[in-house]
Amino acid sequence: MASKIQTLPGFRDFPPQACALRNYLFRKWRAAAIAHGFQEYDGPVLESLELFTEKSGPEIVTQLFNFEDKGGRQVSLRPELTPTLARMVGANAGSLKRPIKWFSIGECFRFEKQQKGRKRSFYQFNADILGEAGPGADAELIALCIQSMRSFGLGPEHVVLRLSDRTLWMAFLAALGLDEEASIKALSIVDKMERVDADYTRQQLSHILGEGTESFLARVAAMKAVSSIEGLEAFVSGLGMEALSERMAQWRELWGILDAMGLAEFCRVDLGIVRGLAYYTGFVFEVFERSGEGRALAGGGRYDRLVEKLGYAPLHATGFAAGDVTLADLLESKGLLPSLLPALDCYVVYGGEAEKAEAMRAVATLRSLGISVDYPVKAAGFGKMFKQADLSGARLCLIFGGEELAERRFKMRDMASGGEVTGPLCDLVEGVKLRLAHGIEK
RNA sequence: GUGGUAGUAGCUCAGUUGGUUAGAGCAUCGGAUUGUGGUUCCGAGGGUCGCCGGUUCAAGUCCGGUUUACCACCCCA
Repeated sequence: MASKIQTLPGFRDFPPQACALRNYLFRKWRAAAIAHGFQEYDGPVLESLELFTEKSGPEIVTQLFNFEDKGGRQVSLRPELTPTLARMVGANAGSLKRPIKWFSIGECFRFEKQQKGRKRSFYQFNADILGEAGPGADAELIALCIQSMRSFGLGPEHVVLRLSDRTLWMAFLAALGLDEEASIKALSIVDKMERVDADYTRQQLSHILGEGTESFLARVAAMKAVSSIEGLEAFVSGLGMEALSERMAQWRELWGILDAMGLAEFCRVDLGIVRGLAYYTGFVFEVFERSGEGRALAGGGRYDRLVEKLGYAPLHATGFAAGDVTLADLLESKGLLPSLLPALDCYVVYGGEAEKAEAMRAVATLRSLGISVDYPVKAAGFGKMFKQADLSGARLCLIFGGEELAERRFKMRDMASGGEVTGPLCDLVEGVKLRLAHGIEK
């Protein structure tokens, strides 16, 4: 006997319950995106390896599901959707009406060790706005991100969107005399500060900043202490940097839109958010559980240089992605998952062969109208069939017995109330529709 | 890639200092039940005790390895 083969590490089967949950997430994501005026697109799961190394550098390969195909091409399963999007939009940018608001829901793959909230195969909800440089686009994207959370029943008591700004950081670091490369290095150290000990951080920073390390750390501490738009205004004006006043106007515009939409209570200014990506250029954000536990539920930001980097004409862009794994974990832990298996409309029970033939005619008719119907494939006694009707979860039970058919009538039972009605067979369809809508009183 | 913990039925678990043929609850299936469901009662199926090796008269139990999962690092597009 062959040994039992399990799913590969980090991959999942989706039996009906899990599949229903997955579809529920997809349904809500899709509905939120469409409600915000985004259009759905899709791309190939397998891409040229170069598409990803071009964006993220050669070191990304260690985390990819890559291989050589039979034609000798270096290929990889996609680890994210953005490069595909950038290609698709970049190639057609000239003919697309702007702003370009696109979203996709797709399976992505990363060759990493799995742990809580992280698998090797997962689904991402990805939404992007391209072709618009102003903060209105960032606001619109953040609005969708928050609304997509909200549509699952998550409120500001559950989740928080931490909003930061790479533009501010880069201006701040440039004012200290750091070039772009050094700035990015410094940012990555700042990003890790919370997780490593202070001495290590000091040591790393001193390579870049030398004497300025201590004053830099003090500044960073002040920056990270900022948690509101007012606090940010105060901090920036305290720096006395003329160049930043324009940026603050954009912050005010962004915040004003979110506030008007009633979403500000979900948001917190938090310059501690940096995001690892080298290519983010402006507003960046991550959504976390309010308690701070767990991995990011979603993350995104502006990436105005990526499309150009992939060889197309420059195009402003901002986007975010949310994963199914952390979201499902959170909804589960908060008891926010509804019952997901679709309820059957009707279950049909029947007597002998003649009754079965009549029943099958009704089954086919109802099904052709989109009413979900099931029946015992194997004949059994009425008692048994009713038990199956009950287990099926159907709302109505249609009874095709000898007594009914002798009078050319049908009988229908409301499985919840136990009420029953009968009617002439020719009125079956109307009767079912009526009773599905209103039930039958006992 | 590095550590920690764990692995007994579909699920949750019990299994004594190593000692007959490895158990329970839930779930599944069958029957009581050929005109009325959720309760009840009876019964059945389902196990290479993760895998390989070692110690022993004897291993689910002890030892070594391995694998998988979970958790924490690294990383996080």
